[in-house]
Parts: sequence; C-alpha cells; structure tokens
Amino acid sequence: MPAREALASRKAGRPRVAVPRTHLVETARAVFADRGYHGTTLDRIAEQAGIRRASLLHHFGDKASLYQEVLDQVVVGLQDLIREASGARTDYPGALDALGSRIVDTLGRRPGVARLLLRELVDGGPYLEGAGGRAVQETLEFTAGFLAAGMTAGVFLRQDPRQLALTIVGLHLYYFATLDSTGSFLGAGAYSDAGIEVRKTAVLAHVRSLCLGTPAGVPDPSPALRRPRTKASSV
Amino acid sequence: MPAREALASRKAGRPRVAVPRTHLVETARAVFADRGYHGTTLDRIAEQAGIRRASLLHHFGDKASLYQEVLDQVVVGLQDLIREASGARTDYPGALDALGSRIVDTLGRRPGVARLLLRELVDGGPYLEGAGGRAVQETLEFTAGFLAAGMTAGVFLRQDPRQLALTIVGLHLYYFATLDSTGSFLGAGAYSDAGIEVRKTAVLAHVRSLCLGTPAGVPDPSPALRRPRTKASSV
DNA sequence: GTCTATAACGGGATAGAC
DNA sequence: GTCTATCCCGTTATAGAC
Repeated sequence: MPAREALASRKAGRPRVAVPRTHLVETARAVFADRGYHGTTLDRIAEQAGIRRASLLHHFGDKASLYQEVLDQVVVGLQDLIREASGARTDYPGALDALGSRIVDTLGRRPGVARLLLRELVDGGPYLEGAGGRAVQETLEFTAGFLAAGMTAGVFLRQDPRQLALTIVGLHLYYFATLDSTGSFLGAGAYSDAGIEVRKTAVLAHVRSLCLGTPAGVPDPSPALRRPRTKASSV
Repeated sequence: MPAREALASRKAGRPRVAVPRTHLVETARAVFADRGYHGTTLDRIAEQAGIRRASLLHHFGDKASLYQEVLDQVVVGLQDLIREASGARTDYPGALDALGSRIVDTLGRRPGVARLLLRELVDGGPYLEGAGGRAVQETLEFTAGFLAAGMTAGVFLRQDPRQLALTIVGLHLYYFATLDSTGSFLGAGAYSDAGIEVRKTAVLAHVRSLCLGTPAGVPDPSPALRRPRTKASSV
C-alpha cells in the first residue's frame, strides 16, 4: 500500500514506476465488483492503484470506458473458459463435471467476477446493449446447445434446455456473488480452498442430478463448514 | 401519469389527493429495483409518485431510511411466504412444490422483488448488517432446517442442506432478477402468465430432482417460448 | 403536507504546468 | 504520463412560505 504522502510529494510528469494498464484494469475490476458502477468513485480506484484520478482519466478517457474494458475482460474470459472446457467432447457427463469444476474454481478464486457479471445482468446497463450483450447471449445459446445435444444423444434427461441453462448459470453465479453476505450462514472459511472444494462437490452433484437424474451422493460435508461458529476467527 | 405542469401549478401546502405512504413505498420499490440504490435519485421517485422531492423527504427523512423501509417490506414479505408455505407440513414433496410454486408466482409477478433482494445480497450494504441481515440469515437457516428435516425423515436425499439451500435460492432469484437481460434468450413473453408457468414447471422439476432424485419429466416447453423470435413484438 | 428556493457537497471531467 | 487546480453538474438535504 503506497502511502498517501509519498504520492503527494511526487513531482508531476514523472511516472512513479510505470504502472501497467493491466494493473489499472485489475484494480478497477476489484473496486467495481465491490461497489457497483454507480457506487464506485474514480478517486477510490485511483487511490487503490496508487495514482491520481486525473491520471486514471488520461488512460481511459472516462469512467464508462474503463468500466466497459473491465467487463469485457471478465465476459470474454468466462466465455473462453466455457467453450474450452465443454468443446470437442463426446463424453457428456465428463464434460459436465469438467465445466462445473472449472467454473467453480474460477469464480471461487475471484468472487469479484461473479459479482460484477451478476450485477450487470441485474442492472441491464448500456454495456449489455452493445458487444457485451451479444457475448452473453452467445454463451447462453452455446450452453443451451450443449445441453440440447446431450439430450438428443440420449444421455441428458429431456427437458427445456433454456430453462435448464438458466438455473445452472444462476446456481453458479448466485453463490459466489453473495458469498460475503451469506458467509455467516456457511461458517468461516467459505472462501478458503476447503470451502471452494465443498461447493464444488455440491455443485457437481446438483448439476448431475439436474441433467442426468443421478441421485448423486454428497453424504458428508466438511464438518468445519457445516455449522457456523458463533465466534469464529474472521477472514 | 400525472403531468409535470399540473404539478407545478399546484398551490403549496394543499395535499393533492392524500398520497398514502404505502403508495410512496411501492413507487420507491419499483425505482430502487430498476436502478439500484446509488443509481436512483429521489427526484425520479418523487416524479413517479406525483410529488416533489422535498415532500418525499418530509415523509421519510432521508434516502437511506426510505430504502430501508422498502427493503424491510420485501424481506419480511418473502419470509412470511416461505414460513407459511412450508410450515406445518409432513408431506415433504408436497411442501416442496407448494413452496416453489408460490415463490415463482411472487417473483414472477413482481420481478423488482428479486432484483432488489439480489442486489442487496451482492452489495452487502448497511441494511444487511442490521435487522435485515438477521431476517435473511433466519430465512436461510429455516430453509436449511426444512431440507435437513426432510433428509432425516428419509424422503430427501442425504446431502449438505446448506449448500442445497443456497443453490435453490440462487436458482430462484437469478432467473427473475435477470429476466430483462436474458429475455431475448427466452423469447418474448417471459413475463407473461404463460412464461411464468413455463418457469414454474421447470423449477418444480429442478427442485424435485435436487431434493428427491426424481428425474422429473418436463418434456414439452411451450413452443412459443422455446426459441426467441427474431422480430417479436415487444413488451 | 406540499411547495419554492437555496445551501452544501461529491464526483466527473478539463486545462495546463512539469 | 502524472500532477495540481478548477470548473461544473447532479443530487441530497434544509429553510421557510403557504
């Protein structure tokens, strides 16, 4: 954390240490994810990044452009992940597990991604009306197509593939996007590797049940995560 | 829609038609649901309600208090619904259907409720740290308890009841909270009674599958809602 | 109880020095 | 490329007449 004073005493025009653009976008992603578009100020992003608001604007022009760049990155990242993990598979149950596993890993490691995307879907902001909306639409379409293919192949249960796609997406995004609020319901450690693993086990079983009808066994949750501790250590 | 001019020409101090407080809260709910807390201005709420911003502030003191009142109402409404629909039941599968059915009806009829609640859970605002947070916690706890009871009764599949509760809540809230954005994926009419019915059928099957392991049959989605029309009528 | 008018503030964006 | 300083707009909240 670069201190405020160090910043103020700096000369103008001298790059402190050549803050790379990617770092700025990452910082912005974290802050936007935390507070939403309207809730975040450029000052906060700038402060976190260790520069001034004016410098931030120099790079991105305005707040909306920065936000768009952040969201673009998130959406194409997820899109690639889904295509990659499910593409070129004939083993439908295997693809199902691979997909769920990678998504839980990604969202669990970076809860900001789920928050950012879910918020945008709820808000229906201008981003979704442009290229971003098309990407989301394509990804949903792709997912529904994958499910439909599994049904015609006779391995997935016949049902409305679009409705199924939306409940699966919802079950993924909701959990990690609201983990901060529901963390006390789960007990400490929901963000830990163990917590992510517990979620992954549950999700894989749930998705298998929905698609295959397999009454999957998830007999024993990690005892440490079953009941919240009344006075558990924070973080 | 009361016209702007009619408002401006009114005399001060004379109640137009005695706008009831509940109406103000309802209007505020709709606007907050649409744009989020930071995204909504008191001017917009006031305009929708047919009064001035100053009058609005007279009733509620400040923006935060109004928001809290709105959210309180939403949360206790949902809490009551869940308790009522699942309480005093020994028929677990029946309770499952009743619960899902009523929730889909409620959220489908008023998508703002899902948006409002989901946004708050994502934001983790100050509301959740007060009485609201306790209510949410209680409701989650109640739901997990219901599922656990069904498991010990031997009718629900044994699994982590907390993880199950969160995926079910997520599958409910996500769908209706993001319907505006994913509407084009579903085709026109997602908000219609027919669209809600399609969702309800799917949700009941999904939840049954998750809890009971029943490979429920949802063979035929309404043809009108299966594929989006390229040039469908709006609304 | 509703209005007009205005104060007070926060935040986005620009100008220009270095 | 980063800074300081400034402008300016939107929004909240208050004061006080009616």
